[in-house]
Amino acid sequence: MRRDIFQAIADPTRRAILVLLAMQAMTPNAIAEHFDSTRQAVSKHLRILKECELVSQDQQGREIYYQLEINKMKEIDQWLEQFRKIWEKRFDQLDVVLNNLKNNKK
Amino acid sequence: MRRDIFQAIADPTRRAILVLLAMQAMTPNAIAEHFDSTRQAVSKHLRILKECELVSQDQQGREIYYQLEINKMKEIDQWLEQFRKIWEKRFDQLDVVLNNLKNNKK
DNA sequence: AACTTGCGCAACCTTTTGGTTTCACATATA
DNA sequence: TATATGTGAAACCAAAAGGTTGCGCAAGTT
Repeated sequence: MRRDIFQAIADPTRRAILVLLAMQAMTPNAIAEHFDSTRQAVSKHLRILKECELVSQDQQGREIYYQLEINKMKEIDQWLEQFRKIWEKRFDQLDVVLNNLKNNKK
Repeated sequence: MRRDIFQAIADPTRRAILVLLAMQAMTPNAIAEHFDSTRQAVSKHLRILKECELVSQDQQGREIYYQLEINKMKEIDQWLEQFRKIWEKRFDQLDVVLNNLKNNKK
């Protein structure tokens, strides 16, 4: 069973859940109200998100509040870093080109 | 057939291909040499990456060079933006706490 | 013209995914 | 205590994913 962050955010419903939880901690029932699928299906998604530590639980009585583990989201950001370097570099190169054009006008 | 960027980067092989192509454009055969699976399997991955425009083709004779479409990678970055706001905010709040601690020492 | 090379595609197969229904089990509430 | 509510887990199912093998075809090479 592959269970990493990238596989977790591959599913659009799970991404939507993460966005919801970014606003505030919520119970499975409350989350499920935002989707067409059953609470059990949402529960499955939550388990996957929990397993890769993108969310955590906070039991209050018989309710369980799920909250976003924002720090884990940074791991995606970290993976992107290697590509960000490239697009920033390309932007710098574009900058050089634009500067040359400007200087040639003088 | 779901075909979006997030589903594309869910597979570890495809992520590795993207990293490879970040260095330089490569042919399917050259890419396949870096993995255990067959060229055809790599070819399938490339088709998926191409379909969601994360890579593009450049035919040179009978060889096809695949290159990274770095701009498309930015879409992941854009999705992360909404979460980045949160972790930056939390960092600011931590900053406030630390400042208060420092001021109380005076 | 024959052969080699680089490639994509189709058929096929096994495993994974994402959903549902059903159930068990706590925790409130009457 | 009986009942309602919030939840996770198991069993099951259809669809999708990811791999392989076996083609066909165009582009070079002999």
